Amino acid sequence: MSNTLSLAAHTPKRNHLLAALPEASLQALLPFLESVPLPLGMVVYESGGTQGYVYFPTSSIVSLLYVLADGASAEIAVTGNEGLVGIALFMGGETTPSRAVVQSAGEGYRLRASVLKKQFERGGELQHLLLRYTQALITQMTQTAVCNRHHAVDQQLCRWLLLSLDRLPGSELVMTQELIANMLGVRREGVTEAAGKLQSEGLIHYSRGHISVLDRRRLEARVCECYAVVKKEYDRLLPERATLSARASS
Amino acid sequence: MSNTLSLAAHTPKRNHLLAALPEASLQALLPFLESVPLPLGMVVYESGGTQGYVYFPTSSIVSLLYVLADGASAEIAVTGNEGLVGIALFMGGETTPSRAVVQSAGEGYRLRASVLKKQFERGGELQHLLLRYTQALITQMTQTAVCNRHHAVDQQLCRWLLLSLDRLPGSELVMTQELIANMLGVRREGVTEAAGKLQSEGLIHYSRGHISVLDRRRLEARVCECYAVVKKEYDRLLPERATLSARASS
DNA sequence: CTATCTATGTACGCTACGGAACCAAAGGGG
DNA sequence: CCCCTTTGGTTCCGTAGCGTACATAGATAG
Repeated sequence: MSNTLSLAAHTPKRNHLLAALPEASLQALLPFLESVPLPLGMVVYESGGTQGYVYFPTSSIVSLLYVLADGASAEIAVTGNEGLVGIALFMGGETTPSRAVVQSAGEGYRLRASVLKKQFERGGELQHLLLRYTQALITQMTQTAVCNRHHAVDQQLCRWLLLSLDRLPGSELVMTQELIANMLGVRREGVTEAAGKLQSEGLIHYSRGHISVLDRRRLEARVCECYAVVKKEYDRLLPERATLSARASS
Repeated sequence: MSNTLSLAAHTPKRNHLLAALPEASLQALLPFLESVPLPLGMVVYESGGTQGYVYFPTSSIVSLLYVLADGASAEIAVTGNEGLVGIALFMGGETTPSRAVVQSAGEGYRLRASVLKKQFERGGELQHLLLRYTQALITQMTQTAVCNRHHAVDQQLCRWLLLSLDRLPGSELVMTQELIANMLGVRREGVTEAAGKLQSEGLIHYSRGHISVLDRRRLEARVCECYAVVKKEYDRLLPERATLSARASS
């Protein structure tokens, strides 16, 4: 199999977690990895539901969100090609009280729960990698909690844009303000206002469901500290990912 | 060794995680468990610091909190005799960007990081238990994020009181409103107002750093759904704990 | 090329909470 | 027993974000 990462070809190695596996571990999983499309809005897991597969996004983004009894919702974390959806499987709980929804359409791979569990139980590098990933995810979740408590909507929007951007190629997001509002757990009008500010400052441009980041630098200057904390933890815990990203963008 | 859990004696089994271990695993750890006092305000871990020990609280509560650059803070999760402080150790990250502070003075056991890591690497029930605990903790963190986003201070106070109460014997907390405000990440005045409401409704009584819960039922009726979600996950993932708690309160 | 839908803009009043300042009472140490 | 610290109560004002309602303008289908 080729080792070159063509941007066009859909290969498991486009998921950084899979790419970071030792060759032997990856070979053990390869026969069971199924390429799957992940269309916008697809509910990958329902809250409390049984999880038959874990998903490794390659060109898509999956949001973990919690939906309250009254219908209000809040994003807990976001997963893209740096990670996997379904940690509850190897953590031993099988399910979680949150929902996983495709937030940006694309591709991914899925793997039967039983296969991953078996490999995980063997310990070794695969287990270590998944646990480090889980810790990075935990950091994202906790930082979301802090950000929800203390930061204003426009800063949260910056954080959200940057986190999403880090998980996609290019600098455009296909995403309505309504959906962003659901993720951030705020009113759509709040997002409109915040996005309006960012646009008038020349940081982004948007129109009917398409958002382009024009000036990433200044976006990073405007975001709250939460973004950097999360990014730093991902880079620290999953150094392979940082290397891959650097390679991809060069 | 005796199987009776005297309330007076300080034994490792007063920590539910330790108590839930198979006898063989516990025996392997026992020689390394050191009883330690955990005084109010003690910083068990500093953000980003190296963690030489993991802590198993028995009669104390330890809060995980994140402190922002501007000094504002927010509690991420709370750990008592149902768990342990220091998951980053076996998750592989060694440290986390959050701080662990003793929120309610008491006792606990500590264990050298290296000892726990070695036992964890062996896999088996100890590993499964710790991972299930971690998943429960994750649920607490995510629910905190959601609660921060959507619920009013008085509901959050109810949640906080109940979570704390579940981790302590009796129905009294030694805790100033100022400290609670730090944990919830709100102003002290906000806590005063919320606590005032609860007191005038006859749910709690407080005076100068002592809070007694007078009517737990009604407190549970007044709390937001977040409390139940978290409690249910802990009971589901750590059934041993539920059994122990029931035994203790009978 | 029009009808319609969907995404976005705007405006108004309302409330919860933040910031700041200050007071009052409880309790502990000298 | 008294001062002083700690804890909690109260007030005033500013504002971010909510709920609601409604207006416009790209997109899309026919």
